[in-house]
Amino acid sequence: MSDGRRLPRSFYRRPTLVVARELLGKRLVHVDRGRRLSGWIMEAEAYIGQEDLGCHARVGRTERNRSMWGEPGHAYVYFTYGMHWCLNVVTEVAGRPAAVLLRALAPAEGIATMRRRRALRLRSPSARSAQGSRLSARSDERLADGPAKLCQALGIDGRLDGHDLCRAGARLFIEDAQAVPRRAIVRGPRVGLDGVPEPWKSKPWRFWADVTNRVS
DNA sequence: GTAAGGATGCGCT
DNA sequence: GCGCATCCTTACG
Repeated sequence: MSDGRRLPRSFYRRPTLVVARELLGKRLVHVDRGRRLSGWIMEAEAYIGQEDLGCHARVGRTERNRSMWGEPGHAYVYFTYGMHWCLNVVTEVAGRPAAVLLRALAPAEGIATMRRRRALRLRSPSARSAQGSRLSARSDERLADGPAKLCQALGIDGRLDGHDLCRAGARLFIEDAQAVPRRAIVRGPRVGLDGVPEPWKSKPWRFWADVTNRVS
């Protein structure tokens, strides 16, 4: 087993669907003020090239989506809905805009920090204190189960756009971990592309780890 | 437990 | 100006 080894650039320099599927079970790490915040990747979506009308790159190269055109193994972090950051990892080769959106993590390290960060985002003071002081493992599972939530929990924002995940000393990177068994991986259409024309809207380019054995 | 609607600001036409 | 790769709160059962 190779737990703890940082994924090399060659991992990302492959077809985006392969990278998206193989990212499941890997560990995303943000070293924040010297402390590791991390979680296992549970859900990911592929966005593949200018021809993919669900991909930000469909409009051509712009200041916002510039990172997607760069070398694989870099972060593409964008801002949306007036308040949320989302994290992608760039794939394939420089010059071809393709990336994998990380949509959900199972929290691993730094859970107390994640709780605090997420609680600060909540609107009502009563919800804040209730959520912030809750210690249930059940609610901790949900700390990073959305693309904007995982960025909030790990403290990822636009300052990390373009960050090289493969460079020695990187503060944001992905570590190898035991692969999710093929039969436990589910795929389906990507989320939030209601206005996108077919066939792109229905491409089954979303992958997630099936967790039907969850204790209830 | 699910469903509906508001928040919020930047990128792009 | 419009629309967005979203999340949270409230209401209802």
